[in-house]
Amino acid sequence: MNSLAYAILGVVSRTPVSGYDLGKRLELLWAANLSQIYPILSKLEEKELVRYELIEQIGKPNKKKYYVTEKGTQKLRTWIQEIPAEPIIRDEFIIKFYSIWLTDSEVAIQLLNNRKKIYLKKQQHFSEEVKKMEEDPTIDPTDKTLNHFSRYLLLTRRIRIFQFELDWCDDVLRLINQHN
Amino acid sequence: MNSLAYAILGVVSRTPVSGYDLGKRLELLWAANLSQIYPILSKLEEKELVRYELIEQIGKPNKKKYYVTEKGTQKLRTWIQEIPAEPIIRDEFIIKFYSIWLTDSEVAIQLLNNRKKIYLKKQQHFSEEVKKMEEDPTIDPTDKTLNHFSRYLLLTRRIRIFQFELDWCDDVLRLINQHN
DNA sequence: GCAGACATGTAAGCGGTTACATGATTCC
DNA sequence: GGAATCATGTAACCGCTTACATGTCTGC
Repeated sequence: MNSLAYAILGVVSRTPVSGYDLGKRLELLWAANLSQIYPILSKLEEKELVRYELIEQIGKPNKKKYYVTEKGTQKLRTWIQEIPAEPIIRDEFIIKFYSIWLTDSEVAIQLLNNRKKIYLKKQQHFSEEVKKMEEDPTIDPTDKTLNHFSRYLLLTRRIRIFQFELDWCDDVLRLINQHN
Repeated sequence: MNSLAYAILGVVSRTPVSGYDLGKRLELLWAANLSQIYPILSKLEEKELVRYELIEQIGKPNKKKYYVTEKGTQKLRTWIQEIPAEPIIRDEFIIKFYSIWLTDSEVAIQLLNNRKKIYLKKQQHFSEEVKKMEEDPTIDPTDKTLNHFSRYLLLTRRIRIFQFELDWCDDVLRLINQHN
């Protein structure tokens, strides 16, 4: 049982999904490839932490709709109470930025502008997700007892992180362009 | 040549270091274990991107002091100009927080307080590093042409990130403690 | 006609973690 | 007496990425 297995349990606990669906829903929690997700789903099923229902579709390939079992929710519940591993960030940009003194300022400016472009796009994507939640009359993101609450907080958190990154890039660009 | 190899080149380009030293200096760029660093140093040496000098010590084990070669700096310089891979964050806390609705609010509060404690400690550590730079009369972190510039910006960036995390935890704790 | 979404999987290989091995000195 | 620091490495294993395999429908 690794982190990804628990992330999968967390998603499946909210609503039954296919492995393919999981690939998208995990985006907010723990980025993973489908080639990683499918074997883990099989193992979770073996351990009876999830079970699936075969959905036959026309015009589309058949799919497996996964549900959590009571055993699965229980396992997740106890795991949450353990102290989490420390976060790890793998950001190539940081390595490149660290060594910009070896190049001229144009390279730094390009690096920063490229990063801004990426974070702007990501921010837009997550803003749309938030909008969907806010416009859905069946969802109240402020109700602390429901699962929407934490998802809403993580979505808005992401947008804030992206804003942080955009602001930082602007700050550094201003410093670089300053003539002194 | 993976990201870590370039991170190592980036550190060695600033000042000659031992593999053991690298373990600490990489903290700001790309966290790595010594068991990963030593084999990469050997490969970089084989490729003539770095070379080393044996330093015999008394009372301490002997060490290898690594230097970049011209070939190494050149390799790093060209790599910086390529578009960096997108950042990856692996944060177990996020998975746990996502599923707090399965538990009671005390678990969430514990999770957030634990996170605050960790980030406070990290912030203190990096604040000390910044202080060292600011108090060193031989270092001018505002000089854009020198390598201190980018290191200073990455250090202060880190402190800002930790402050962001601390603020976010406080925001969520306030929401949870609100009686409505 | 071709890219992309939908859908599930396997296999090879790379990157990173943990454990093992060795050994002196310093600090509590 | 034990933990931490300094110092270099190897080996096993786990996690993740990339490539491969297969097939239909939709939209450009």
